[in-house]
Amino acid sequence: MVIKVFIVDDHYMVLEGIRSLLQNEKSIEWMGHAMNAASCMAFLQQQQPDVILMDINLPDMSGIDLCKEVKMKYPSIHIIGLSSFNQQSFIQKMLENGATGYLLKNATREELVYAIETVIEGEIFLSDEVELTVQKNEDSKVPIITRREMEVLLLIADGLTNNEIAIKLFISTTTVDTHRKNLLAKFEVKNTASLIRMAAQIQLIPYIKPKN
Amino acid sequence: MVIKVFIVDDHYMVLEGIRSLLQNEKSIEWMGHAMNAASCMAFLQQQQPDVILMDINLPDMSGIDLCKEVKMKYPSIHIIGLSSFNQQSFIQKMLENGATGYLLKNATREELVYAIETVIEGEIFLSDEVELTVQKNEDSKVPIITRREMEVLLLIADGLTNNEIAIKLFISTTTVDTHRKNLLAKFEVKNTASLIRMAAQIQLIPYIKPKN
DNA sequence: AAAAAAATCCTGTTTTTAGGGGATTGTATG
DNA sequence: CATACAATCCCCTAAAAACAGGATTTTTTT
Repeated sequence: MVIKVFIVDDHYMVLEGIRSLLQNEKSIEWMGHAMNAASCMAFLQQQQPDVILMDINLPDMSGIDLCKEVKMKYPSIHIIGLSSFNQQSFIQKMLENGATGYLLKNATREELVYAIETVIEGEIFLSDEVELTVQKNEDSKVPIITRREMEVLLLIADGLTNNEIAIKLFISTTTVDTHRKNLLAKFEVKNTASLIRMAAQIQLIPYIKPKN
Repeated sequence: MVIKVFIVDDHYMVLEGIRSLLQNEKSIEWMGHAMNAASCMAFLQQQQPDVILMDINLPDMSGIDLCKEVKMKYPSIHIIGLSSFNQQSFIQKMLENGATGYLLKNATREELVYAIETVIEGEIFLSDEVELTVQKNEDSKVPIITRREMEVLLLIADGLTNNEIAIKLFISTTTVDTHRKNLLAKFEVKNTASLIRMAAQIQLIPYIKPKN
């Protein structure tokens, strides 16, 4: 039985690399690729692969969200997250959204092939490095914050004061203050600086250009 | 004349992709690759390529620093920065350190070949997207901060108060406050939240695990 | 329907930052 | 050798955030 594989990644070099690595694998069939979430979904309407290798950074949507969407519509497809970042936050979210594998971009051909074969068996594949990260941080999960707390966090990151945030959200300043306190507690930090640093590092805060 | 090219990148998939893309180019010779800064320097002691494609994220040293080092010892080698990030801060630092090209990992074969040919001519190559970024932000350079300001910035990011920083650096609290004010001014922001966000995003603040 | 979680609001106090002014001493660099 | 820049220090005021300890009302989830 040949395993049909589809790749979603917006980097030509990586696409080309994976194709080259899988070229001589007789048990694996390269079905094609997509360079963004939209064309991935379009492709899936026509045909379904057994395994999708999915980059977590895509131009139109995060691979994390795309993973959820694909799994919702096509639960039988196995998804392997693909990233250069060995970060707890990414790995965790990807697995929560239905991925059963997580591969770093420095994976060797052997790892790549083994990963595909493993998820097809219904098992979970994490590369060694990734596994280490997950184990090490097993009890230090990414904080679970509510929708409202997220809104407040983003506005804090934008440099707004509690008062300004209150006006923007049509709530009282004291409410904003409460959300802020809860954020500090959940992140286990004691001031805004640490809060924003952590949030930025686990990619909770979207990138904005320095100024233009 | 054949152009000798060497690649420094720690991702197999990217290495393999570039090799595959350059395979049929008769005018380009693949000399080999290194997966970290140390083995790159070791290789250069034996032989020198005409062009190095250099990832800016390496395990042992940043490509930005490696670029400087290579250019110092081997000024005639042309260096093209390689990254998935189209970020002013990276591009700027890479060019400051002697690179004459900057390529995104979503570059096509044509772009890749053209980039190599361009830098060999002694000209600067930036992919279109990158060029746009540079132009757009031409006046909003990455702030130039002093050594001491950097120290203070990192301690602020670590969650220390002015007072705690003062004790740690054996200086007065008012001095720390002055540095802090200067940081806010240089980043053109009005509070710590924005400061840390910007600093984290232009990679001034090193990544630390959420906690372990 | 009950319990849990989220969102809202309050009153205080203390600590820390931000904003406005300075000023002095080195150390580079033109 | 002047002058720019970095690093150090000071005062004062106002604003904002952190800390403590509540409470009520919606939503969700069980």
